[in-house]
Amino acid sequence: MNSMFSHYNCEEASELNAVKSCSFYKKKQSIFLAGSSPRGVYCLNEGKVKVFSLGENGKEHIVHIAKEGEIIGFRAMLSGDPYEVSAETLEDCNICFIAKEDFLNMLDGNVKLRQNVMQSLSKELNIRTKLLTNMAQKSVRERLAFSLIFLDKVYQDEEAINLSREDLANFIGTATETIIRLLKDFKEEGLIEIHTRKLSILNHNELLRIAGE
Amino acid sequence: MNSMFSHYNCEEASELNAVKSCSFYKKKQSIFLAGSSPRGVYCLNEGKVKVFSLGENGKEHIVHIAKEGEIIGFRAMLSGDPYEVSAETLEDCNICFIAKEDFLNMLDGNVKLRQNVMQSLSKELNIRTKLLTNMAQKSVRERLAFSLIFLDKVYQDEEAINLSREDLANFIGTATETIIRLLKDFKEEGLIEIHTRKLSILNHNELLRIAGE
DNA sequence: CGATCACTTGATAATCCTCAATCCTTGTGG
DNA sequence: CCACAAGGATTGAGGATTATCAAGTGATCG
Repeated sequence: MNSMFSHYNCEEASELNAVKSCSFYKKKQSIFLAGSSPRGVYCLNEGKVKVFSLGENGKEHIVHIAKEGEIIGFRAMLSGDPYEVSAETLEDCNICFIAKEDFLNMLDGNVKLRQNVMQSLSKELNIRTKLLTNMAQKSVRERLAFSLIFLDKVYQDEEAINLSREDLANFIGTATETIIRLLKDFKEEGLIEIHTRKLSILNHNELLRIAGE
Repeated sequence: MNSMFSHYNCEEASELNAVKSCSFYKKKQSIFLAGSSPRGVYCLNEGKVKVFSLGENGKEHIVHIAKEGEIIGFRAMLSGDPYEVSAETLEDCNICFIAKEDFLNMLDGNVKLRQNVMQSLSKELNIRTKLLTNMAQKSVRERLAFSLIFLDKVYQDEEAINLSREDLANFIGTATETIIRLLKDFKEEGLIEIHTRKLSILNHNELLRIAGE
């Protein structure tokens, strides 16, 4: 079901099944809020979720967009601190919950899972660092190109990237109007296609070049 | 010696002593380079170290400034990937090296160390996320105020923050000239004191307010 | 004590934000 | 099924912030 559990054999899988509890979430439903204490982790089976923090002006900054198969919120659970970020569904979702105790028990008894968790943390740290450097050095236009390529992977199973302009702006770290203008530029340059909310990439290589990768 | 090993008892400490090898580094000496493969981790006993990545234009972005007691480079070692960042001393340093094999062995046999490593990763991820949101939403002036407070903690054992204007700019993600102008503003507002390279904070609270914390 | 490097200042231009007005889409209730 | 309301998307104007370039000045180190 999930990359982190993908090595599981039958016995382990049934152990996992015993402790997880799945439920449906509607679009725009909150999963957890920054400041609250983690009681476990969430496995995203279906749908997309945004993970974001709020600047002191109340402006949202989207730190991550999670897709099917990802585990959400285990960073805070491991450190024992309250959540620093909030999570909310972007569409209807199917999400499993695993209680902290159960997850830590599994972690204790399973070397491979432990390695996966550490690798996962390492990988996230890596991506976050990359994004930080991007944010520090690149223009909004470059960041948009980069983000479109990134989002294209997230939405690869769908027909197109499906995000509100505001969410896109909050992901890239700019104003909604700026995003709209730049998307228009990209469209006129023949790089992307726009159908209201839905964006598709026409010229991947050129976007890569603009992103400066 | 180090926060990550601070729980060590006598026996563990001697095990640690057996595998570590210490050496001196001169100012501006490279510790490791992005792209190379990690062969172990580095414990910073004395001095400061900058960890940075390079944008495709070759411009440096300082991701972290490490001080005495920190461990450097274990992210890449755990994930097994090549370094994504480079590390270089900012002043004369005393640094211990622990080979990958030895570190992983210790990790295997020591629950507490494992928890510390995970906590450490979690904490770094947290800080990196915070910085990312700052970078996305705050002006250079706000980021400078934030960074001065951050650096004040890093340099708390010294008389003052001691960084080149360029390093400061590369940490904050802006141009050197911008930093110089803003530092001048802060000085005129009575918030900081400047003695060529050395910066000290005079009005901590006002800087906090400007940083928007 | 000269040369190199860091720092500073000014002028100019590009980028991006904010505000305000308008248009379009979508969902809802009649 | 239609009309209307509400929220999202778009456009334009204007201004603030920040980058870039060029030309100094000052500090440091062999």
